[in-house]
Amino acid sequence: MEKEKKFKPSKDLPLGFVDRQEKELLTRDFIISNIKEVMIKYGFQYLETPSFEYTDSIGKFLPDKERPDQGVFSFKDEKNWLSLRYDLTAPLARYIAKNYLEIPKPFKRYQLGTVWRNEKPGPGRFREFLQFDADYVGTQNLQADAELCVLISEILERCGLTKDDYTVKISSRRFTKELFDELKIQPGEQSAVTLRALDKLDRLGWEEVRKILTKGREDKSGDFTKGADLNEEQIKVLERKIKEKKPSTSDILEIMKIFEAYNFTNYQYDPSVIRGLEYYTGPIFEVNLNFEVKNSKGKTIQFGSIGGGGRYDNLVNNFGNLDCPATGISIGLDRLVYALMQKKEYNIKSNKPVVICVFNKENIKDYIGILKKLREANISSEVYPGEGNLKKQMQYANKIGSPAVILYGEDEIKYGKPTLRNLKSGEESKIEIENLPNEIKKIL
RNA sequence: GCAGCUGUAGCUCAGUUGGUUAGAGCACUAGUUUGUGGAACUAGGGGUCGGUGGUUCGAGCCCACCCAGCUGUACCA
Repeated sequence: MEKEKKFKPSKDLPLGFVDRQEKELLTRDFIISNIKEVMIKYGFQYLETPSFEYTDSIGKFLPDKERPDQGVFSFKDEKNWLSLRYDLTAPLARYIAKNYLEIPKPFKRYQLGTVWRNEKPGPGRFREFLQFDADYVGTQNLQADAELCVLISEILERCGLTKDDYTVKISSRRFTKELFDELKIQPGEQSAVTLRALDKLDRLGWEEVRKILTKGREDKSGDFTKGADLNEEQIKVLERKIKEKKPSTSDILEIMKIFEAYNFTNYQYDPSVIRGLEYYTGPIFEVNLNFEVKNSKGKTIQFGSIGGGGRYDNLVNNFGNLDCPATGISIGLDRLVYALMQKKEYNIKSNKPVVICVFNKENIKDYIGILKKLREANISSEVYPGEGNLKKQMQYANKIGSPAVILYGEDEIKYGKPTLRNLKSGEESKIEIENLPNEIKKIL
C-alpha cells in the first residue's frame, strides 16, 4: 500500500508573533500592578476601546490610504475597511470625538492594550505588543505634559529602576519649527527628511547625519538614502543649534519650572529628539534606558527607547470642529519587561503545586482528602494528574518545579502519616495529616 | 522596499573532490530500578536535507528560479 502524503500543519508562528512564558507574564503583571496604582494615585480614569476600529477612524495617518493593509492589519467586511489598532492614541481621539459632550474637560484616561503593526519586526520588536498610554485631553496647560514625565518616572522606579537606569528626554516640535522657518527649510518633503535625519543623530553621529542633510547617504549594505539638499550655511546653523543643550522655547522653559516644583530632576533637554512627524505639535518626550540589554544570543543590542509621547493639539479636531488639545505618553510594555528581566531578578512568586503521588487508585479518597486540606490552607497543590509509576510522578514533579511531593502509600496509610519529601533538599519525613500545611509552608 | 548572508531531526549543528540505508549532542519515549526526581548506562522514535525545475549513471553537496529566516538600511502612527 502506498503511503499517503499527510498534510502537516505548521508549528511555526507567524513572523513577529511570540508565545510568552510564565516568567515574562508574571514580570509583566508586576509592572501592570505598579502602573495601575500610580495611575489611580494620579487620578486617571481606566478606559478600554476595542481592538478593531474602522480604518477611516484611525487611519488618518496611515502611509497609504488606498492600501490600508500596509503597516496595519486590515480587512474589508461587506461595506467597510476595518483595522486592528496600531496604537492607543488614535482610538482615544476617536473616543473623545464620539463622547465629546459627555466627558469631563479636561479628561484624563489611561489604557493598557495590545496593538498590532504589520511591519518588519526587529530585536525586541514584535508585530503584536502591549502598550500602556496615559493622556490628558482638553487642556493646553503644560502642567499636564510635565506630570506625564513625572508619572512615568514614578512607574519605572516602582518597578525597581534607579535614576541612573533611565532618562526622560524632552524637546519641542516648536523648536524645530521655528528653526526651520528661520533657515527657510521648505515645509513638506525637505522638512520631513531633515527631521528624520536629526532623529538619527544619537545612532549615527553628526558626520553620517550630515550626509543625509546634503545629497544622501549610502549605508554598509550599499543602500542609498536620499538627502534633504540643504546648503552649507543651513547645515552650519542647524548643527550649532541642535547641539546646544539649552532650551530656548517658552514651552520647555515652563515645563522645566514645573519639574522644579515637583522636584523632578531625571530629565534631559535634547532637541534631537524628534519622534513621529505626523501629529505632534508641541513638547515631546522620550524615555530611554541607560543600561545594556542583550538578545537571546548574549549580544548587546541597541535597545532604543521604551516609550515616549508628546502634545497633539490637532488630532481630535480631525473628527470635526472640536477644539481639543491633548498630550499623552505611551510605554511599550513588552520591551520594558524584556529589559527589566535582565536588569534584576524580581521576587516574583510563582507558586508551583505540591504533588500528591498516587500509589493506588483505590485510595483516591485519601489523596483527595489531603488535597482538600492543603487547598483549604491556600497551598497550591494537586493529586498527580497523569498515569504512571512513582518514578514518572517524581520526574513530573521535578520538571514542573514543585517544591515537594507527598507520598501516601500502603506503609504510610497503615499509620495515617504521609511522607513529605522536600524536592530541593531531598529530605523526607513522616508527618501527621493535620500538620502537613504548616510543614509545607516552612518549605515554601 | 533595498542590500548582504543563511536554510540538514523539536533545538544547536556536522556531513570529505557529487557515491550505498543522511549523522552527533541536547530534548523526547522506554528500560536498568513494578515505593522515589535531578546523575549514569542501554535501547528506541523522530528527516519530503526550505520548494520547484535542471545537469549527472548518481545530488544534502553543482546550476537556475522561487520561498522563508537572519543582519543592516529605509519607513514607523
